[in-house]
Amino acid sequence: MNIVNQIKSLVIKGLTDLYGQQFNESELTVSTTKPEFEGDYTLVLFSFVKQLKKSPEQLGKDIGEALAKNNPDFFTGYNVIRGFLNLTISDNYWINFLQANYEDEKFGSKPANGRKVMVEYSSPNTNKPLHLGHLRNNFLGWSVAQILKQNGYGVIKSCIVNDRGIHICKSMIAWQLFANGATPGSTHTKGDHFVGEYYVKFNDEYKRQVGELMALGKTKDEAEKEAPIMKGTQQMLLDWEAGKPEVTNLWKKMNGWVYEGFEVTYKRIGSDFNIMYYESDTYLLGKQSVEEGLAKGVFIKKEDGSVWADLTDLGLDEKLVLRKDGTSVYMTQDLGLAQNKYEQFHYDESIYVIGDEQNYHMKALKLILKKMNKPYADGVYHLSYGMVELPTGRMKSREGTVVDADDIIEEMVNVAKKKTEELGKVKDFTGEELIGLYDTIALGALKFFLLRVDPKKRMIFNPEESIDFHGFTGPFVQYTHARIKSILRKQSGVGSRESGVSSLLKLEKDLIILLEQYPTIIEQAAIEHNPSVIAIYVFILAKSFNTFYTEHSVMNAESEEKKQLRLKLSAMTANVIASGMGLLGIKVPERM
RNA sequence: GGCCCGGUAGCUCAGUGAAUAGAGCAAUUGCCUUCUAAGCAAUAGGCCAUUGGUUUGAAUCCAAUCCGGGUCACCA
Repeated sequence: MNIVNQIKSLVIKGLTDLYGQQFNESELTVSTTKPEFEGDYTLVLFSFVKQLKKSPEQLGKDIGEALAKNNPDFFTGYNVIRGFLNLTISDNYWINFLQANYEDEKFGSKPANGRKVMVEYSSPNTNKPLHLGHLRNNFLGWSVAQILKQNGYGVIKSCIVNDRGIHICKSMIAWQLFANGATPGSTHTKGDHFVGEYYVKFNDEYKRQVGELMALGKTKDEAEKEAPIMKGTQQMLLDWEAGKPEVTNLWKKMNGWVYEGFEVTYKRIGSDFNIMYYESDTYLLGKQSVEEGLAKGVFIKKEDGSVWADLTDLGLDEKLVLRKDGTSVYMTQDLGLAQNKYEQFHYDESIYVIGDEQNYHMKALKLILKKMNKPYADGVYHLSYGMVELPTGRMKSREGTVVDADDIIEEMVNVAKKKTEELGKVKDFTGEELIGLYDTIALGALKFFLLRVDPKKRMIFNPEESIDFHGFTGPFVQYTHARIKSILRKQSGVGSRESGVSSLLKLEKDLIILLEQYPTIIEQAAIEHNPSVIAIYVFILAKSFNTFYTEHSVMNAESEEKKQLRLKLSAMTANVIASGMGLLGIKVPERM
């Protein structure tokens, strides 16, 4: 049991003994004591002042005295200031805690709880390379999956690839028109970038044709409809659906190029999946769900044949689930895919990592599933995240302001390299070790930057400032880890016997108190589906260690016993940092 | 216009019912012959968008208003 719950249960017992009244844990507020007061944890007294008809001061005195008297090994002091009871926990408790956990690399992880969660993330389009927004999605999805695993859930990572549709045909048409048979190989271009270039070429040509038609007197609407390249694209989509071999072959070839490119990026950023879904397989799914919905009276068919879900009773609008020509829309596929996934895995929860522009769509999906009485409807959870914007506003592919994923990683690596060379601490590293270190630091900086902010908030990426390795950053935390490892190396490990110390200095205790909170933190991160909780924690922990480190020497501690204690404290801090960063998908180096 | 999300230091963000609202960056100033200075310490910076309400207690809950964003497609 964590310390807060221990305190709460002792307080509840104390209140019952003193006043014969029962209280619930949720009625108590226990938090760490503010640094300007004496004590470790604080009980807020106001909440039961009324019920017990005593002044806060009197209550605090009574409870404090009872707690100290009944648990002399646990509480070693208390004081009451205004409505707050500040409790001091015995140094022995903290020392024992450290002794019991310092070498547990799994500290904070929970045994399997038998619950199954699917996490769908990444969801790329095969017409252009990944950009900064995709990175936020990938890092979030991977991290949330990892956090849930650590909390005992069975996790299945999935990815739905948007591999068909009009946008893919655009790249294909442009390739036919302009490529002259060029390939990624012949141009030495990464496959996804290669295809992305043709998507851009399509848009340029389309714009040119529209302009030409408008110059001939057409309205904008007419010009957009009549532009030959757009007509060609629409025809191509029909041909694709009809399975015309020359179209499907080109489609396979170009998607293959994109997958080769994605593979490289995924490998580099550490994204992996247990199961891939392709829209080209799933886009026809869901029609059965539509039939089912119609039969159940959840959907309505209009005169033109289109099918709708009426959500107006829930404050939403009517939502189209099938076109009048009987073809699928986005929602049709999502209904089908949800059903499909559930039949395959029988998940308890299905998390969709998707941008917040789809809040409405995902809300509608969940409500429709509920109306259809699907057992998995309640388990649908939209992990909605905000857009990554530039200081100048939204990234727009048309304006070339999109921050490409591979480019930004490359830039980070270069900065990491430059910085590492300037500091000159790892001159003995082999070339391979150096490359590994640059990658660790660069990706650590990038992942930490994108994960440290609450997912649902949109965030601003300022290229000038965001590539920083100081302060609230990944490299700061990594550095602290390397620093500790350096001490441990020089001490050839930590002795396992008890340190024999009976009292703690303030900075030592501060660190242990933080370490004790780690399991609670990862539990909270799992409940909230929010990795930023861990990023913030791990930063505070590293900062706290650095303060301790500059104030007290480990190697030249006042006594051998103190040295043992501090070695354990250092070792446990390193373990928790490595574990927490691991949950964010960030490696920590032994040296940097 | 309806619905949803946000507004906290110059900038980027924590804090969602509790004590005098916190970090990082940027600014100013100290600290490397002692375990890694990618560090530590200090100074300065706030009408928590506005107004009203609930409460012993409000940045946090409620209502209204203002500002910014998203969405309301037979697009995905």
